[in-house]
Amino acid sequence: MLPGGKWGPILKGLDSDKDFFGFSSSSLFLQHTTDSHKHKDKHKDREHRHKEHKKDKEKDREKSKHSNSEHKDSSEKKHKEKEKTKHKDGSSEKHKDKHKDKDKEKRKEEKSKSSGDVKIKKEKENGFSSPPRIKEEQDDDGFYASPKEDFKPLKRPREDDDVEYKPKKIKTEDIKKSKKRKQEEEEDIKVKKAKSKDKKAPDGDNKRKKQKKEEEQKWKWWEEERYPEGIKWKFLEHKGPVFAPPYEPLPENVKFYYDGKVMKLSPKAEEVATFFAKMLDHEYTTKEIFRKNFFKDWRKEMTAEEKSTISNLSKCDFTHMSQYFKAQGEARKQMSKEEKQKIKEENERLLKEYGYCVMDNHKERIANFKIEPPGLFRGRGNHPKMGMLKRRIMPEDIVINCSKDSKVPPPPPGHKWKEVRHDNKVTWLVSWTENIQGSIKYIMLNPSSRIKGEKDWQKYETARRLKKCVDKIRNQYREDWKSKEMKVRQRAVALYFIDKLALRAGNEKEEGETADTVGCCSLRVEHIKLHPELDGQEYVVEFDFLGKDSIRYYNKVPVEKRVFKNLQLFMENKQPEDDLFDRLNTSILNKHLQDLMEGLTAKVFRTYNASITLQQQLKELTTPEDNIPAKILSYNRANRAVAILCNHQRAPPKTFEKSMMNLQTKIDAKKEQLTDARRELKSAKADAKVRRDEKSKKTVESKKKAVQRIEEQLMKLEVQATDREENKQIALGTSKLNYLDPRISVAWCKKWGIPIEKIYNKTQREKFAWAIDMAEEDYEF
DNA sequence: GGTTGAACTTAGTAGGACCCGG
DNA sequence: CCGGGTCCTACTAAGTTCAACC
Repeated sequence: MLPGGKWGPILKGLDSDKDFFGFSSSSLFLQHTTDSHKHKDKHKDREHRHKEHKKDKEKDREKSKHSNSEHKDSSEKKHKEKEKTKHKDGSSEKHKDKHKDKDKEKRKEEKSKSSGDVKIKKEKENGFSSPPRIKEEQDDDGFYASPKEDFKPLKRPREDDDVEYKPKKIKTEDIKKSKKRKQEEEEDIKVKKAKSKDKKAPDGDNKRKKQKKEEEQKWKWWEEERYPEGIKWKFLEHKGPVFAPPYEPLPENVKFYYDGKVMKLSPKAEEVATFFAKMLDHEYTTKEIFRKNFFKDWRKEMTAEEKSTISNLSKCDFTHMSQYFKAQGEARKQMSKEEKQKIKEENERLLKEYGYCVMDNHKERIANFKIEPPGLFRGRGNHPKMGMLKRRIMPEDIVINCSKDSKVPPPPPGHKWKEVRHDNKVTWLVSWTENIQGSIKYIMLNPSSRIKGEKDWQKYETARRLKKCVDKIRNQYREDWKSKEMKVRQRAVALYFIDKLALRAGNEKEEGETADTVGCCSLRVEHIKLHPELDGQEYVVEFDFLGKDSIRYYNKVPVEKRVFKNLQLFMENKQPEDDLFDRLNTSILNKHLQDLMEGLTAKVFRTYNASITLQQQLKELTTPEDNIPAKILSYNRANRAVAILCNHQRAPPKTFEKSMMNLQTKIDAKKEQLTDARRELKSAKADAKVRRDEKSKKTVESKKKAVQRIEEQLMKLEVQATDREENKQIALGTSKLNYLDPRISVAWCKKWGIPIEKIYNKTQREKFAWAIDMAEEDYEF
């Protein structure tokens, strides 16, 4: 039991009288998010009122930027002004310089690294041996994905080699497979067979390859010893990234008009123009910031003449271009099966060639082997940089990471990599610096890979360790509410929110660089309202802010009196745009958490509370007598409780209303059918009573069965309707993928005889293979 | 303690793949 | 077999964390 016993549905069932969010449990699934979405737009208007606000220290540092402190109505203007000043003072140059510096640093760092620690040995280490020799394969240049390119078969299929790499250890483990394991394999084979059916029938050679591949996929890395801290791999070889296809100029007959007159654009300017044209009917292109950013970046790509002519975006007419792209899209849809098949095959070829790497004797799937193509940046929410040109990434921007004794992927002909490094302290294969935020982007492995899976597993283990000491921590922070030190009090209240409401940590963000969103530590006074009494409840805090991805968090939460009083204290003498926790940031908070438990950080609470809620809810909601669909509904509801807790939202599907109506029609029809069937049963019964012969008895039986069948069908439909309605704007996927210990779900499936496929699709099963393999029905989070 | 950058996880969405009833 | 709808995947933005440096 928990101290205070006021932990809401995180720890209570749905039937508890007073739930977490302050409304009756029956409405738990709907209300929270429905409300949020309703107000989303309104909120967006408000969102930037305090955009320009910064902490005092920051103000001092950047006074020039903050000469204005007006709110709402002038925020647009402010943006413009800021952009102007930025450009005047040559911010783009600064930007470049910044990058240069970064590059230098990187190189420096790399030097020190490579001189010191990274020694890749060929001898056996940790049960692995590096491949003695790298196989020779013909490379096509791979600079871009061209469908025209000839298909060059690999000299030797990779699978063959991979099997050779396989350490003996694994083979022996394969022999002592459990029954369950075998079942799973059969599953896998089934799936594969089904798949290969729609494609070409595999020839004998292919089949053999497939089998070997399967063996490879069965690799149970979770039964092997882990690497020592910090070392991520011993051997890494890959083929480098796939670049975006080069720009293909528009046909002559597709015109661009400026000020009513046809104008032929230079290829560079034209390319950027097409990015805009493709988005023409998106509302983005009507937004002032978007247009301004776009136009500024577009002009940079123009020739001198173009620049002098094109001075006003409003005089640009992209409609012809836009029509052309729409027509092309149509044409693509109308393509024949053969053509579509061809494209599909080409994609598969690309995947086969570039989509995998070899890491420590195993072939592993890469998550994103394609370089992000150029385009216009689309930030989420009210992003100050929306519309900026995301430039094309060239080989010269690319850093390759692989082992020293691997075959380094060759750059496209006529090009060079920016750098090749051999850093086995990191997991990425390829990286480049993106030009919008100046941040680094990476190519990394798929979630099904050892390196990701291990980390994922570890994450849940940390959360389980938190379970053991969470009571202690909760007691601790309740004590801290009374502390004499302001900092400690703020820390304790913030932690309470993070724990109770599963808020994110909330790092500070550089203002003007991103949308104005907050998390716990960055909450501002304006984001909460205190109600000493609301709707019959005492000490209610009303939260209203935009979180990650500009998703609105709206919630009214009754809190303990001490918390309430503390909040009042924190808000004293502050402006709405001041930080609520002015003595706190994520680094202070996490340092404290680290002292409470090794490896504890703010986000562990989210994982912990999500997983424990799922487990709890599954226990509460699963009815043993229920059939499978009903049990799955229960699962979804448990999942939904977590999604609500974590505020995982989605836009209601565009077709929602319609499909809901369709479903209702079906239900109504089914109901009628049921009435009819019942009537028929009744008359059959009456008939049987009179006649008392075999035939009429049989009729009764069959009618009974019919009624039963229809009842079941109706049930199913109704379950479906409920499920869908409750799910309207809640996204289950995020929590399922990132917060819920998969072993809880696996155990639940085993306990109730639910096929795992009903809960996890193929990709998810691959990601959670470790959990599916190891969790038994008695698993406790 | 603050700042910054690198690395890695978490997030929603667009659009194509797929599926199912008529 | 077709059209409407759902599901899934790819994509990439937006967070968190940690370590280095000051």
